[in-house]
Amino acid sequence: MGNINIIKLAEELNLSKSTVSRAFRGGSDINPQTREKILARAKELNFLPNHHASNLRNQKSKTIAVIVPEIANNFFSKAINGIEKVAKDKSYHVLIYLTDDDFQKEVAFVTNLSNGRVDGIIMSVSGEDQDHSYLQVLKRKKIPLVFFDRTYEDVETARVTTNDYQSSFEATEHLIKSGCKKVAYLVVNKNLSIGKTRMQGYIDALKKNNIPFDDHLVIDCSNELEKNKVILRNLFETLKPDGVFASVERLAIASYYVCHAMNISIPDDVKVIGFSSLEISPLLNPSLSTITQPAYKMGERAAELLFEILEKHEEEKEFITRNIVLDSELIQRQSSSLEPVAIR
Amino acid sequence: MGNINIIKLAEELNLSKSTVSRAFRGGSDINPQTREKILARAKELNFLPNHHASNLRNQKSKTIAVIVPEIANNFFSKAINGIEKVAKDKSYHVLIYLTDDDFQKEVAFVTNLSNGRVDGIIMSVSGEDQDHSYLQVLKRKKIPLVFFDRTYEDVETARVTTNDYQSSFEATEHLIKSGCKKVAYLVVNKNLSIGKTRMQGYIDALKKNNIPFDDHLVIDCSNELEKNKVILRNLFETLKPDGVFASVERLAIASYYVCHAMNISIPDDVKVIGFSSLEISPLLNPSLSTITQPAYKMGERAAELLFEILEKHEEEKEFITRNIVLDSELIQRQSSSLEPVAIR
DNA sequence: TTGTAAGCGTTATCAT
DNA sequence: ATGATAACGCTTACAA
Repeated sequence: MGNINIIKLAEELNLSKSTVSRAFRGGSDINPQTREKILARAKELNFLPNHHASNLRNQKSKTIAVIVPEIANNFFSKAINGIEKVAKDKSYHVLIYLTDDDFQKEVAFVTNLSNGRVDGIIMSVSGEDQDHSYLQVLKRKKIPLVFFDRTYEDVETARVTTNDYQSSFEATEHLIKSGCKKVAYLVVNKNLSIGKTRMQGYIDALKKNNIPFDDHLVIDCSNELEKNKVILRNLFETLKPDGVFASVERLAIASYYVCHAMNISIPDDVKVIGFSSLEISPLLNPSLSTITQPAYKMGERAAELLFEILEKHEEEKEFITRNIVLDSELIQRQSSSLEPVAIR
Repeated sequence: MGNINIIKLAEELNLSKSTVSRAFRGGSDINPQTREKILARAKELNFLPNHHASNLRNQKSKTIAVIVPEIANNFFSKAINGIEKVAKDKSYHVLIYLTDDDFQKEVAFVTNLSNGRVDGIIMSVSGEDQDHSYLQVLKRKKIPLVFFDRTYEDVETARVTTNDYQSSFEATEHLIKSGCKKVAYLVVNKNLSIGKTRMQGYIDALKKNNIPFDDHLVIDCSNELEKNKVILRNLFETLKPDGVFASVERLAIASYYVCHAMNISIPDDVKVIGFSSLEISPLLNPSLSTITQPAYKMGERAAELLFEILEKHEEEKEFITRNIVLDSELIQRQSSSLEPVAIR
């Protein structure tokens, strides 16, 4: 099936395959004219050195993996955008894996990636309360790992996060200053470090403002909109909070749906604020107050950090466990406003 | 650096490397007990056969590439979600490439992928009015290509699209029936097949309803929000349309921003409808009427189609140029409503 | 059922 | 500046 390769190209040009190989490696030990001739003919034939052969020979893949819980989500898609940008600049390739928040899939992906397929991994994790020792393989195989946003605290590795505690504290305090006395905290998984950190900010802000912390106001939600609607409807019917702090975007959205359906006015009856990377928060009815993480930037920094590690020599790699912390932005809009809603 | 491989594992177990290899290939020609022993020891050592070596030997990569203009966009991130799902089920890996709507990058990616790195490509294209012959390489190298959503009409290959003409026709007619006499059509690139098809639906709907088509009402926009704001502000100041049909989501959003800023009431002063995959269209102020493409489904179908081709024998591959057309959904909400806006 | 050996396409080392 | 050759780690006829 006449597939071209370096050998055939060499024969055709009456050269040795080493010379042809050199032409592609950009090395200096080749006559520029020979080089041109080879490259010209290669272009005609649409020939490029086989990727797997090079990688096998070189023991590296010029590929990184990104493992995230989901992608149809503004935060993660923007972060991936940032990662891809950096990878593209470095001529690296990016593999995407979605865990669907299933720890088993996370383990399966990582395990599968330890066979030389990738040079490094960027991950936002899924199973806080699980056994994380499966990540040891990566250390043994010298495959660097960078966590972003959702991390395992018991794993020593590089990471890029945001100032979640501080943001949550400020967001909660903002609700209180806007008049809320009974703020519910909505969370998807209390046990994920990110849920814990954000919750602590919430708790401490209450404390500082002399509002007793009430366990019942911490609402454990799901990833499914319909389930969340049921949960939140129940919340608004029984506990009647006057403020809602959504620790992830989808819970702010769910709150909106439920309030609209129940004829509860935001912000007159209940004020809402949430972590969110939604660009159109200003266009919601009412516009949504958000804590916005620098999603693109986080992806970018995570990728830069990974490449920094990859460019080190083998021996130093394991010493890099830097934690880059970026600032989120608290943006106050109508949903948490003290003033009555001004339409438009 | 004591890296394990099939040979060392074989030596350790006093077997030949072929036997060890067989244990991993699931083939039947191996004693189940030997097999177990090998797999057990491999697991202990976290050993998996080297990916590049296998691929080199097998001449395939178990990897597909997805090339899209952008990812921080509901349509594409959902489509990728669908693709990844199918790939995961097939134990395939997914590479992501973002062209940023730059034809040169598209060419570079495809060209680079023709060296055996991937078994197939799924793409949503960027450069309608360019020379598409660069895609010929794929045909020669027998790398199947599936277009989705944005396609090149002059390229013979499999594709997954939606009934754009029909949807656009209906959307435009819906605006007319809601009382619009002067409907602007917002487009990012008139020359992309998708823009042309959608525009034709718009034009024909006007014609059928005896509204003369006015070229000035076809507004060429950009991908950047700020530029679009300027363009649309000018539109609303000068031509004062009473209806706006946004051929892509970001233009509907931009219209909202401008109308809010200019104190133009949607839908009282101007009605808006747009192609959009935004899940929270119902929560916008006012809720946005949309033509919603089955983004996830499109990704899923595109991937299924690609695998169908991959599973064929070499000879048949090129004959598959099927075009799968899925239906979009027209969802009428307040932004195009005849009734005065009911708050909530 | 297991072993032997050739070959997948490249690159780096060592000669020339 | 170019060529010969030995890996890289795996799979699959073919042989035993």
